[in-house]
Amino acid sequence: MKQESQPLLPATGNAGGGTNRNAEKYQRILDAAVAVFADKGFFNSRISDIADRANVADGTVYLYFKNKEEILMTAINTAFDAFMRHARTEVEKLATPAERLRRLAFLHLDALGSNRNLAVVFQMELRQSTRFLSEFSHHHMVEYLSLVRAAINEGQATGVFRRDLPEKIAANCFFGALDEMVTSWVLSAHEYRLSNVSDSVVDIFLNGMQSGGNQKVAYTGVQ
Amino acid sequence: MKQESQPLLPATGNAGGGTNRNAEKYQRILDAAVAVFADKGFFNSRISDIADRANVADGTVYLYFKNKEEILMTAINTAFDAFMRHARTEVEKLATPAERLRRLAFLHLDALGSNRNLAVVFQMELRQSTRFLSEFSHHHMVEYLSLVRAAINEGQATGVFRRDLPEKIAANCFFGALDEMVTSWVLSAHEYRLSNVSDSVVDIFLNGMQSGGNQKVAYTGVQ
DNA sequence: CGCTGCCGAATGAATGTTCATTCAGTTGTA
DNA sequence: TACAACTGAATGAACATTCATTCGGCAGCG
Repeated sequence: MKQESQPLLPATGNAGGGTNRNAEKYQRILDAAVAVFADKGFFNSRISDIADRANVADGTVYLYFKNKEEILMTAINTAFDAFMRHARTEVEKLATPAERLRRLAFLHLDALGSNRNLAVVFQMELRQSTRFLSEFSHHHMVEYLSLVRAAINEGQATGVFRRDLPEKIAANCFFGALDEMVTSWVLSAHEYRLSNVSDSVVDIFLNGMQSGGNQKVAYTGVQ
Repeated sequence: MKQESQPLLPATGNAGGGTNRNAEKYQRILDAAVAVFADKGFFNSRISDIADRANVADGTVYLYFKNKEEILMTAINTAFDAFMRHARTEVEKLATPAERLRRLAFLHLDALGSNRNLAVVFQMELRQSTRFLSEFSHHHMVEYLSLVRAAINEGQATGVFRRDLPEKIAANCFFGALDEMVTSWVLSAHEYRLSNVSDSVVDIFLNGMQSGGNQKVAYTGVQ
């Protein structure tokens, strides 16, 4: 019996069903599900796997969730909402676009880097079948990207960022680079702190790889 | 009945079974499978969907492929091998690391940009469950990334690229940015030529977003 | 306090469905 | 006729979901 629980999945209080149930059990099932999904993939996960891992009977799962898909949805939504709330608050505190991007990068990598199971689910399971989940996760995506785009936009407006590149493309590059760091970390056998690579990524994004340019922009080593 | 076939999936000649069969039918099944996988996702695709789309009987599929997973594997392997062969040849022709990266980026986006179904399969289906496919697709990944890393490495060795950033991280950023452009394109409702954004991505990667640096490195507008 | 009866959360065996896969039979060809 | 390719209905396994039953706890009562 391993420790399943980790941050990022705050108990929402009561279950989805209707009646109020045991909040601890609800959370236990959710955590177990994330662990099982991370391990075997959504479609290869059995409700009985989840129930076993949560130490409840199969039927009990249905007292808390409508079905398998709802469990995944709930896990993703809960985690994502918590992240976005946090990210917004943090970003508002900062004055310059560069600082904001730096902070976002750190928060992104730190959030997923602190919960490998959740990271696996986000990196792997979230991007299945074009229709179902992706329509849905696309909303999240857009919401997050708009934070990035806002920062880039502001930087372009004030002239600290180049204006000759489409903000959307730049934002996608930024996100894509971070996302790939997570994937790489998830698939890696090595143990390293994911958030440690955040500065390198931001650095490349802001300054590029080419020598002789405006290397080494001073940055306030946020957290 | 839509046009299924596109480039990138050269007929390997004969089927997996053993006896030699109709190569055209083999290809038809493969293309149909990619289309169905792209549409509904691997796990939601039925063999009968594939058979229907290929205009063959369910059983016929098994004359050409061992099972559903083998179809996916074959599609991915075939496409990937063709891409890698092409990419290697092209990259060898070029002298500087920057040119090589630029070319790789173009080829990457062009290959997936010319076959949306295949792109969907690569972006969505390929990254499922940590175990099965990803172990396998990780090999491909590494193979491709090593091309990128070689270019970056050389650039660092000759001093045209910064040496203060880990080559592996830089390569991941490069790949991640491109990868995200594909995902974004796949999910986008708009019709645009994916390979057109290749220059912007490479530009950010080489020169960064920050103003006042070494903007606008001349590049030979390859293809 | 001890007993009874009730409540509803929890259980897990039973159900029904959904396919992947097979194979007996058909078609087409040499 | 012999053989290969093909067909698609039949098979059976795998699972999601249901629901009749269990059982721990507690309110009410004597």
